[in-house]
Amino acid sequence: MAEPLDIPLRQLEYLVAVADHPTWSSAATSLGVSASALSQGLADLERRLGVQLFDRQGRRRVLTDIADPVLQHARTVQALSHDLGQWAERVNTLKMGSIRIGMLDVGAVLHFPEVLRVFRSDYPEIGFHLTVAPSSELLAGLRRADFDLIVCVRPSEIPPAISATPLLQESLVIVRPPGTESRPASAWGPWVLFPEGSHTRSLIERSLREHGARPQVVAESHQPDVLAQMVSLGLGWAVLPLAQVPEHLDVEIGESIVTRDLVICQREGAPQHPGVEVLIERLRSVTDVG
Amino acid sequence: MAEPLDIPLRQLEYLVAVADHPTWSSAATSLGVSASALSQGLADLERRLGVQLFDRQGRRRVLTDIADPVLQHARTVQALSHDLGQWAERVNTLKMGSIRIGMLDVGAVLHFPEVLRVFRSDYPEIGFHLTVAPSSELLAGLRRADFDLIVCVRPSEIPPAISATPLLQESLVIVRPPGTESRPASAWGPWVLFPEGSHTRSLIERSLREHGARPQVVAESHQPDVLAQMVSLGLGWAVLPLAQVPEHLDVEIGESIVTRDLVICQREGAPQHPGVEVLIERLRSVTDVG
DNA sequence: TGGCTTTGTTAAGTATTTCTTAACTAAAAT
DNA sequence: ATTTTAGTTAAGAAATACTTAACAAAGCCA
Repeated sequence: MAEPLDIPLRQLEYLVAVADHPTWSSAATSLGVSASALSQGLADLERRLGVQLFDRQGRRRVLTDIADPVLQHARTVQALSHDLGQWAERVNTLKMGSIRIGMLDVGAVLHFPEVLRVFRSDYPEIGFHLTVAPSSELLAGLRRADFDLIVCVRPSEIPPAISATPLLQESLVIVRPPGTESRPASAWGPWVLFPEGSHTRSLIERSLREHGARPQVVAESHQPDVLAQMVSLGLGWAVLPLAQVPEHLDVEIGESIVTRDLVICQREGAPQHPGVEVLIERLRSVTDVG
Repeated sequence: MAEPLDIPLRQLEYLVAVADHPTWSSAATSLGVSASALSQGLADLERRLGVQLFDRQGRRRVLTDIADPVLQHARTVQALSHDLGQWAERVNTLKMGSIRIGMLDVGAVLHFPEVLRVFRSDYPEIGFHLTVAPSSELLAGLRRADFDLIVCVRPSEIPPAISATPLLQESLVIVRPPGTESRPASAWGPWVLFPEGSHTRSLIERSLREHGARPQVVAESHQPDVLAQMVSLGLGWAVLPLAQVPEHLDVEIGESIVTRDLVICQREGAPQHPGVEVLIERLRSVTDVG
């Protein structure tokens, strides 16, 4: 029988801080405590768990592989605490607080601009902050409680304590430089794609490989319009949502080779801003109609 | 900017304890602390959140409605902490620990007895404990970290920090006393059903109402075989999974009027016993085949 | 009504935990 | 070799959380 195992929240914060900072000293100052406190706290955490969380590399300390579940736990608990704090603040000030939304570019400019605009005018007293960024950044931010809600591409692995509900499917088409003819997949490319690490990028690469194309990449950008521009300049081929290829641009549209799912992600098990539910409802109603 | 809001884990434990005990004193003794400590701790919690968590009813104190999100948060964090403790214990003892499974009766005796038996013989070194209980109890237990994994009827509301993945569908048929003829729904019954509060019961009641039957209930039991027995004795009609009506029993089988989903539920965002994943895999493979 | 018990709070002191400062070790940098 | 940087250890100070004890007030039982 392991008794409760009471780990101070503070020590979990320490762990997250050292994971997010290059050095323990900087982590300590970012927390506003002495390096000594940090050291002692983490030593104590290690002792309590009885698991080796840190290795030495020279005089630097790094997290062991086995520490990862603990780090995940720490992040989860920290995000939950943050949400509770927000909830409390909302409840006792009776002000509506604010909600922070993260969206993929297509979400903000293509699918849901009207929803966002109407929501703001319907609930002007709710503070509102929209961040547009790539899916991976959004997910990390959601996990850190930087956002209350995000719309992103469905990740292959959903992070712990995050829920994802489907919103819509997008198909991505091949975009070729002007004057290019259809040809066998082995002669496709070279490519201008989303950057390495982007989730859509890996979807595209997998699909290209399945079609027998060698994905030789000559340029990268997170911005679809930039990619389309490069294609029209003859720099290479792209794979983009059709709606994100500017109409006036001189390019050839090819076949659709990938579909990606846009999803709504939230933190699970946390008290929510009531406005978030309303917004989700509205986002989903858009895709029911379309 | 609300800064971190550091709430001691202990105070969350206090909150859960008073929610689960009739009186604060009994909660205090169950925690092994003085009533004074509990009182001070909860007063401090209330002060920190700035939200009124307790009302007075005579000399008794009761949770306010608004306290519920805090209670949910507390339960979530407590379950996560427990899981971390289990994980740590597994890691440093290198023993496989044990996994605690909860299942609905049909799961344990009808759909998955073979999976459970083979799993035990494949992994004899993993401690194994199976509890058979109604869905609502299983869900509450899962939330309290009494179980690592449960198989139950899909609840209408999934509790916070719990994930549910579908496993199979069961259809429930009307079971009539011997010699009863088919008749209009308004003349159905009276009924012997699962107890009030059971999730399957509410599914059944809803369906009966939709069919135009008045659900007059004359007997209740959690045990399907008991219900079937009562039907054969002419006490009333039942609605049961066909497979749970003993074959030798003298009853009439009617139409299927309800389907219920069996799901696997787990706590989200917690370090897991590796055996749990294996077991889930096997449970799902059974239903793929069947 | 008047005691008596039970429930919960408050006060004061004690114990525990967690911080800070300061002295120290060891790896990198100059 | 000297200095700088990263992290640890030691000792005392500060903050937290607990205990006991005294208290208030609601329910109980004549």
